[in-house]
Amino acid sequence: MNENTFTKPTESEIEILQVLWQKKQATVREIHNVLALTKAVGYTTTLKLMQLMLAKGLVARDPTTRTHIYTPALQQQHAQQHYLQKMITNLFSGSSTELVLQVLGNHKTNMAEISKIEDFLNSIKTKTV
Amino acid sequence: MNENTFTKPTESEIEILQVLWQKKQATVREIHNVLALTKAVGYTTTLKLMQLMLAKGLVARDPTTRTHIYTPALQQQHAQQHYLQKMITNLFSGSSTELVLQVLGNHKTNMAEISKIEDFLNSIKTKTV
DNA sequence: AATTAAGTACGAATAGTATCGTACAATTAG
DNA sequence: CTAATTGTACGATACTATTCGTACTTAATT
Repeated sequence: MNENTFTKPTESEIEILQVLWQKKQATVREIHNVLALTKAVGYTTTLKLMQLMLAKGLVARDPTTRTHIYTPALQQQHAQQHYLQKMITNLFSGSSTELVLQVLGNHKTNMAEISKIEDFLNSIKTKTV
Repeated sequence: MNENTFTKPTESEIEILQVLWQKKQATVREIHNVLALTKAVGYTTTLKLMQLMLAKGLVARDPTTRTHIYTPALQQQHAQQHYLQKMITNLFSGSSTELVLQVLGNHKTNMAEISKIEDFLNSIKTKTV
């Protein structure tokens, strides 16, 4: 009930949330169609998962129309922070810098993106100083 | 059997691997003692998990001594890459830069660490050019 | 030598997650 | 108006992960 009580989404649930975060809102059918692009899954499976997510408070829905419209009830940023923290602790021995270096090393980062990161680092510097 | 065939560790298994990565090698008892610091779990539970991990090829062990000595059979970096990739895809809409900015924004990063990251960015730049 | 302690092996119970069939309701097409 | 289509609800099942009790073995203690 409490929004602060973070109910950890499962992996399947995150896939669904991912679609909702992008579309802002969607029907079961729309979400199912997206999921079906990358994996074989039945429509009622997606439906059931979303009903469970509703019970957990991970999504909300408008049931006034026949075809219910779902919206995410968990902010993407909250989920990001939760899993990042867990990842840093369990996989990077607690070092967020190690994680950053690993990401930068494994992904092609273009000039514009590098600049963004540099700008951000500079803004941290001035704050710290 | 093949080292390239990445058997995805479960969450509990990652906790165990985390200890092994740090200690390089450890007995079941040693690992159990570390886990017991943060959660209530029986000794045979840890033992069983590690036996399953052995079967999956996630750890190796020297059974010549009575008290078996376990070593990680999965490189920390491989696990890091796998989960980072998944996280970028599912939680950051595919943007590794977004992830980096989020991490930097949520964790206090000191001067030395900022410098490390800047150095790395510079090394990328020269490569790209 | 007998008892206790510390270890491995492993079956089985439990819990958590995902999957789907079937029933039923409402809307749409003919 | 009747069929077919599209939707929700939800029980049952399968699958995966976790947990631990019990049996057995070996080493250490007395």
